This record gives sequence, C-alpha cells and structure tokens, in this order.
Amino acid sequence: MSEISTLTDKRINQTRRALTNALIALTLEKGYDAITVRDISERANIGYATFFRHFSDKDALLEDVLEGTLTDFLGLIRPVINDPERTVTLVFEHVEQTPDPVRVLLCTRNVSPLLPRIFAFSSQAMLETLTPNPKSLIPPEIAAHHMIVSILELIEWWLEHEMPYPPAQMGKIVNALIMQPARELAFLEK
Amino acid sequence: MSEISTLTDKRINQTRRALTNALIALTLEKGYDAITVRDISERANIGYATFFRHFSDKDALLEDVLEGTLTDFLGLIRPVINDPERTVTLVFEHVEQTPDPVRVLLCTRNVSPLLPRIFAFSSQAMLETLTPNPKSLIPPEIAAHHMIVSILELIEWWLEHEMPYPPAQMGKIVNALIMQPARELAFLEK
DNA sequence: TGACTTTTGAGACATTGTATATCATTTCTC
DNA sequence: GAGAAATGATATACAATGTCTCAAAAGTCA
Repeated sequence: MSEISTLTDKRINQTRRALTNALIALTLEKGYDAITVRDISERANIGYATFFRHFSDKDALLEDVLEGTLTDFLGLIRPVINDPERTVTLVFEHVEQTPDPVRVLLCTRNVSPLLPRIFAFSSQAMLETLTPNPKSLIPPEIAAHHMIVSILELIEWWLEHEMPYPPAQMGKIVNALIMQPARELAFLEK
Repeated sequence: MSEISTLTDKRINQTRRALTNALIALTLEKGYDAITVRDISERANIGYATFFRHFSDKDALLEDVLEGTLTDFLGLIRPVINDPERTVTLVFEHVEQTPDPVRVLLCTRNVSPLLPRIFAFSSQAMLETLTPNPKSLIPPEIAAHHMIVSILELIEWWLEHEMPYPPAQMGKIVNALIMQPARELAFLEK
C-alpha cells in the first residue's frame, strides 16, 4: 500500500514537480548559492516543512534535477555514439528544446559530483571504442577527456550567446574543431 | 600616517597572509562551500571578528586570492603571447610550482565572476591578434573561446591526475590538439 | 627607548537560515 | 464514503553571519 502510493499519489508528484521548477527558475534568476529553502518553497507554493519531507536539503533537490537531465543526455546519445557529428547535433537539439535545466547544470558544476562522474564514465566508454595510436604524441586519455569536456564548454558558449547557430551547424563545428583532430592525432583510423 | 601604516603595518600583512593560506588549505580539504568564516579564522589563529576587519565576507577573501593568481598568469604569458607552445608550457610550469591556488581557482569557477571576465578578455585579445578566415566553417569567436577554455580543462585534468607529464610535453600536446587545429581551421596563416 | 596610534582578541548581540517535531486540515486511494 | 497519507501552519533548537565594544598587545616613528 504505502510503497505503491509513494509512487502514485498525485500530491507527491505535484509537490516534487513544483519544487523542481522553482529550483530551476530561482537558480537562473539569482544563482544557486543565493537561494534558500524558504525561497524555493514559497515560489513553489509549498509549505516550508514540506520541502524536507521530499528532500533532505537544497543539494538533494539539485541532485535530483541534475540526475534527470544527465539521464536524458545519456539516453539520447547512446544509439548514435559512433557518429560524432550526429551525436553532437542531437545534443545541441536537446539543449535547444530544454535549455533551462542545462543552464542549471552548467552553473552548478562544482556543487555536485555527478558531472565529473559522467565525464569519467564517458571518457572510459570512448577509450573502449577507439584504438589508441601507439606512435602518437598525445595520450589517449587526454584526447578522450578533451572530446567530452570541450563539447560542454561549447554548449555553455552557445547558451550564453543566445544560440546564434542552429544545432546542425554546431555539430559540424564541434566535429571539425574537436572530434576530428582528436581522433586523427591520438587514435588509429576506424 | 594612517594611510601609510595601513599598507605597511606588519600585523595587517601577517593577518591577511594567514587568512589567505587558511582559505586555500581548507578549500582543498573540505571544499569551498563547506567552510565557514569561523573555520578560516580558527585555522589562521585569528580572532573571528578580526576577519571582518579585512574582508567583508568569505567571498571577498576568495576574490582576493583569485585576483592574485590570475594576475600572476597574465603577467607570465603576456611576453610570449604569440608563441602558443611556449605560452602553454610556461603556464604549466607555473601551475607545477604553485598548484594549490590553481586548484582553488578551478573548484570555485562558478563562485566568482573573475574567471569568466578573464576568459572574455583573453578571447578578445586573441581575436585582435589573428586574422579570421572568411571562408571557414568555424566562427572566429568560437575558435578563440575554445583555445582559451580548453587549456584550463587540460590543466584541471593534469592536476587531478597528479601531473603525469612534464610541462614541456603538455605544451606540445595542447599545441597539437587544440591550438594548431583551431588556428588552421578558423584563421589565415600568419 | 618611550609616547602614541593601530590592530587585535574576546565576548555579547541581533539576524538569518537550517532542520525537526507536532497537530489539525485537506486530499488522495481504494 | 471510510481510512490512509500528505500538507500547512506553527514552534523550537541550532548554526552561522555580521556588528559592536573595550581592554590588551603590538606596531610606528620621533
């Protein structure tokens, strides 16, 4: 009973969604550090004490938001992981559709350990797919790390400049500037 | 009198240096968000109220530390700004000599507006030095931004992996992986 | 060295934010 | 409609911030 209702009760879902939306909105307005649990609960029209019935503190709510955002990304790119340009284009299209959670992700980079773990995981996955060139000057771990992290940097630039180029063009740019050079310099041809 | 002694009184310098060192040490131990003004003043062997005679809050002390660190960097690279490999090598040598303030800089990226401003400034300076290739797929602002930001990413990787390659090699790697491709793709030959 | 100035340490205080507990009320599930 | 669960409102303990005061310590400069 109670185990099922914890998942299905409309009030719970509604409360959590309201808190999530409030956190995202307030973080973009004032910055994550500046907002309080009281701010969040007021914006969400939720009692202050009710917040703590769902999340142990502000950081736990953030984790919840980031986890959803990152899960979306991983599901999106998994099917096309071997086509860099297509992967990057899909990522930018997804950012275009829901920019706010991504903005939150970017401006809370150092708060949560989630992003570093996703980076390490993605780098590892990439190293298992490609064959390092033993004669290369560039260690494969550096090339893999560079490919992963630089994409996020360009997403950040793109969002801060109000998405001046369409996702397909960003896919071409990232591929030419980052993916192709890294693959040619550090790995053997497919 | 008071104006001169404000700058020369040994007690002031000693207090500020102790607070600076305490902030760096505690940030690396527990993370910037987790430390309190009381933590800092206790570690520095300074009275709690004395902290506020020097800095309005924790963030102001951090700004002071970061400003010094960034000023060091800018002074270091200014003379050799047109030689990418040498510039990068010097930067990595400097990080090797004083890694702790750089670690603090990296893990407080989103706290202070200083780093974004330095990035914007450096990108602008780079754009004024190089000639964009009008036929390039890649906008020069993206190439410039990429060159600046990616170096910091590799510094972060290098520090987190305990500096596994010497600065000179990191200079070669960064030049081959980032600087050369960006220059060839987005700018005209010097 | 010695007079004078400035900084410091210690403690009190008001304020703000966190996190928990209680209880009547509302809302959902079955 | 009955019972169970979540919510709102309120009270409370606690931790951290930032300000203030005053006596003691340490510096400056003649």
